[in-house]
Amino acid sequence: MANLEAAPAAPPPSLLPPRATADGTHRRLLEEALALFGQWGFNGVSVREIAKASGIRASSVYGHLESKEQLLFQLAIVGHEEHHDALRHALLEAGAEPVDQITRLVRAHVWFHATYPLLARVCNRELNALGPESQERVMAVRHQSEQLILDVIERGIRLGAFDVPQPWLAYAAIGSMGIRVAEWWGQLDFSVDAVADAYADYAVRLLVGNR
Amino acid sequence: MANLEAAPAAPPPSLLPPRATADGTHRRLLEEALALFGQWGFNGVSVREIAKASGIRASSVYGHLESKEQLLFQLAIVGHEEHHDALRHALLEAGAEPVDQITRLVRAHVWFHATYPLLARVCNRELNALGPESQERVMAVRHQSEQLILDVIERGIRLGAFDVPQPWLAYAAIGSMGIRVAEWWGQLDFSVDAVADAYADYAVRLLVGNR
DNA sequence: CGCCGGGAAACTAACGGTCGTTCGGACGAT
DNA sequence: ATCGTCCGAACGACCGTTAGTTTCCCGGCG
Repeated sequence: MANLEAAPAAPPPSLLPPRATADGTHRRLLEEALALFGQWGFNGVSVREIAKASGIRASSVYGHLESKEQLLFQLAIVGHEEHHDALRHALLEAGAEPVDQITRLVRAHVWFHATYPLLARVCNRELNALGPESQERVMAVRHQSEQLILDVIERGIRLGAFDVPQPWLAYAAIGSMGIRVAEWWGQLDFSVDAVADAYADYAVRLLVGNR
Repeated sequence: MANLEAAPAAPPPSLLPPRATADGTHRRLLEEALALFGQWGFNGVSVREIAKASGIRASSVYGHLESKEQLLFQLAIVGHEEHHDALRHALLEAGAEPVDQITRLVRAHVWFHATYPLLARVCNRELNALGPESQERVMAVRHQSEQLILDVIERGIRLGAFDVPQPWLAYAAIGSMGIRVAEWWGQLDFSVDAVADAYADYAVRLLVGNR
């Protein structure tokens, strides 16, 4: 089932999805900040380092942004929205069959974490460096994505297609598999499709059980 | 299969496993550092904050430790060794049956991440704040644990008990489920046994397939 | 064409504060 | 008297951010 058109497009050369509309120096700052935050964490990187990587001085950063935290916030929002959209579009192309729905959801979930691993890492570990209101804005998107997956699982159980006693635990397990892809991606050379196919299969096995 | 003796013991009140032999102020420092690192990350916490939480001044920390990084190193080593021992003992009590082996491994894996979630978090996100040689010492333990699980999966495939084409991907998926428990533990009130049982079941389903 | 004003974007310098760590001395128990 | 522990003070480096200035391009006008 490794088709060529299910995922939005071929892997882009950029660390950021096309959704990030910033251009010029602003874009450059976002990309370099992402690379550095992804490796060293938000608090492990200084504004001066981000600026140097972008070819400007630290003070010039503030002509494009209000603060270092805003840099993280923009990355987190872009990442979460891209992920949420990927899930929504996956569901849109699925039929009414729970197995098909979960297969496409997991494939999209894995696709995101393998295509934008640095962005996914930042989204998953640096959120509590955000102020409370920024954090809530991001978490709102996150909860929507969670609900998308949870709804499919619960409906599948109701229809008798899935057989798990605790839907949320199954959601957590399936979500975890994909999230962690962003941590090891690049160290081994699987293709996105190979991992997406395998994990979608795992998810179905997990939900359907040995019958 | 929620028995009372498979896991090493009842959940301890401490954030650190009994394996951490440090006592007095040293122990206090380790525990407070763990609590702070677990929430804010290594670079998000200052030595002065750790000292204040431990009831001493920053300068007094250096009568017990050589550096802030050593604090992280000791936590990382203790965490990885506790995890590795949990896996080894789980295998020791398992029979030759791959399903039994993977069940006990996953239960131990989940037990660790649910019992010491802060320690697990630090072990999983802060490792690259370590110097190269400290990092290698920790990764050596980590690779042993990985091999423990991978061996069981590969043997299970060879014996025909498991049916997965790429053992490493199955390992990554199963490992991920457990690791992420440390991230959400405490927000919902599952018992350790409930999660361990569910995830062990998921792992078996994932490996055995729908036959 | 040369000249000018304006605005964006970069620069240097510096602010107050915090960082990890060191030093020398004081205290209390052995 | 010695040792382990803690303290206050301080070190140099670096932090995020601001202020003021320079550079440069570009459109309008003589």
